[in-house]
Amino acid sequence: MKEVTTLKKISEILNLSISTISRALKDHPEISETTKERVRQLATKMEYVPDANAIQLRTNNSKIFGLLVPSVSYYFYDSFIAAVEEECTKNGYSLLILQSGDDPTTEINHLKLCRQNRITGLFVCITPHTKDVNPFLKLNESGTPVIFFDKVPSYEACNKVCTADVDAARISANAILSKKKKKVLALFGNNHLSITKKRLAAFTEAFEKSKSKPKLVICHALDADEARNITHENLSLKNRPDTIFCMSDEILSGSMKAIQQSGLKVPEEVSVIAISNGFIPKLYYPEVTYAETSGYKLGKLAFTRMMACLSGSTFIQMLSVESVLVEGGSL
Amino acid sequence: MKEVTTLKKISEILNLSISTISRALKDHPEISETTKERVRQLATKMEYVPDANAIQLRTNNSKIFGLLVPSVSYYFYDSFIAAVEEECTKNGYSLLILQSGDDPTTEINHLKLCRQNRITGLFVCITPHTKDVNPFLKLNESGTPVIFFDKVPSYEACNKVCTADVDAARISANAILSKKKKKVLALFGNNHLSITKKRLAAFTEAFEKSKSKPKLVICHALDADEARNITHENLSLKNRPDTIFCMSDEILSGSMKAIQQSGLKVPEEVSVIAISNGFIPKLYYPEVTYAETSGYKLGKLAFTRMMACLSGSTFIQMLSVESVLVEGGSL
DNA sequence: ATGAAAGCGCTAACAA
DNA sequence: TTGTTAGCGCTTTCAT
Repeated sequence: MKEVTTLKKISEILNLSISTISRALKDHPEISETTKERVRQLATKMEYVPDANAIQLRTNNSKIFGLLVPSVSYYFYDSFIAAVEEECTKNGYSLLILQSGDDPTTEINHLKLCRQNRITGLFVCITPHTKDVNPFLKLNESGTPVIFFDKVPSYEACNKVCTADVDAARISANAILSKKKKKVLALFGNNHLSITKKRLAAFTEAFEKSKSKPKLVICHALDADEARNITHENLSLKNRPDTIFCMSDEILSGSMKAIQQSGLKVPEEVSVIAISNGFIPKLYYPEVTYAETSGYKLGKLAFTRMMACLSGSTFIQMLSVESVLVEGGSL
Repeated sequence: MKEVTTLKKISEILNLSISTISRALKDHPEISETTKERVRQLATKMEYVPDANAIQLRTNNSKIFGLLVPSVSYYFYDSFIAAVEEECTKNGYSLLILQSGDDPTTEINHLKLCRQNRITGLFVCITPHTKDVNPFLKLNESGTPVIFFDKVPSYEACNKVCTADVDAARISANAILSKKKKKVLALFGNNHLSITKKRLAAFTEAFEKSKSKPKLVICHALDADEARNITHENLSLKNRPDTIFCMSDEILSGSMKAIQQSGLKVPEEVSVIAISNGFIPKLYYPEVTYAETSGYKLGKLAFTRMMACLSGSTFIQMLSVESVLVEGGSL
């Protein structure tokens, strides 16, 4: 059934040794031009494709990266993946993509799968419930670079690339402060996550530093529905907020539903600003103003870091892509 | 640097042959329980992980599927991918994900990459510009099942799984017709794509069959912005449409912007209905009513078909997931 | 119950 | 310029 062309088959037809075929195909200088040509022609005709498994086995060089995310279909990761995949293709690598589903057991199984496939390096966004990052650190120490991205462990000595949480939160806060708002509803996510803590701290700090002090109401929502409910309640108050800040796309999507439901005019009656990857904010009219945390850019950065590690850079560091304010018209 | 545990290393330490180790680890009946236990213990301690490449080389069974899409970060594909990846994990397979970027050259390169990796089977959504599907058909004939999904070639004798385009369009049309609307603006995509043709044909056919005949305005938009402009123009007319149909998520996202801009009340002043994967419609208030074409369900179906092919089912067919109407409140 | 040996497809050092 | 050989890690047939 499955008949594939191998060097051996070509060599038998051409009455040459396997190594000659191998060399001819890699344009080795010691092979005569005539032989090369004959080999190339037949190889093309027989649709020869080298066996990546055999090459890996022989050379111990796999040309495959692993990528472990909670889910591929989630606001941010898809653009991260797109960026990494682009770079992989550009650099002759393949990508083994695995979803943890936010389950630490699956995560560890997937890690094993990566090891089985003898991947060259691993990009990983750990789940919020991952307690033990040692298996990842071990892999890194044993010579397979591990780049943590987005949700990274607090452990110092590892490669981390993150969105500029502090920057993005500060930019958002300052954008609000510059507009002389009276009352701000700030919606944050799960308070156990470091990303929430960082954004919250930077956001409140900016408010405290400022001279003008709008009233600030801080709430936490675990998902879009909760964000929607909280927004709905607040917009129903007699002194409703004139500005809503959402720390993530998920929260923004919930909050926007409540805003649309309220019938209030954006930005005349209520302003909106978010931290986002950019896709969700552009779905509304007016487009939502946001501090960008680009998954795509982060993916490019992660790849660059990976290549540096492979070239021997052992300098371990925390890198981040800077955030910029993208004006939409909602503030 | 990269030190990995192999059967050989274990065998040397235990003073046993490699084959004994191999057998012990697979719980072969002819190995004594004591030996098995010793081997298992050491293997665990040394973190032995079998080399997938060596196994593939030896057994000619790779346990890797290829997945080729235009882009991972696009409305529909991410959920398809999520479904396929879930099933892969459940069944002990890995997934090699590749993006064509809608470029046929990249597509062909990626196909080669899949062959290099000796994948077990391939899921592929061809680009709109793919003229020659022969390389895929050849792969299929040579024993590696190829499942086309979503954008499938018109060629008959191959495995295809699709969303129920005709169903979804008919369901949408009938939902509109049952509401006694007066004037419908129907927005379709690129008219060169078979998906557009199918949906358009089924949609108009349903209208023609019906007794009540609302005025029907059909437009084509190549992207979200164009959909937005067309919607904007139509809503500015003196006799504006009371209903807008969008054949895809991309078109819906553009159209919704214009609707929000108009300030018209949904569904009181203007109704909306779309064909969608479900994510975008749920971002608005009220949620948009849509005929579901689920990427996730399609992924599950594609995987089932793949497994059937691997079990020897050579019965080649076109499968599709049925569409259902999901009521949002916008109609 | 265990071992020896061949071989999957490929590369590379060494020979000729 | 080309061929021979060994070996990457593993499975499996055939001994013992």
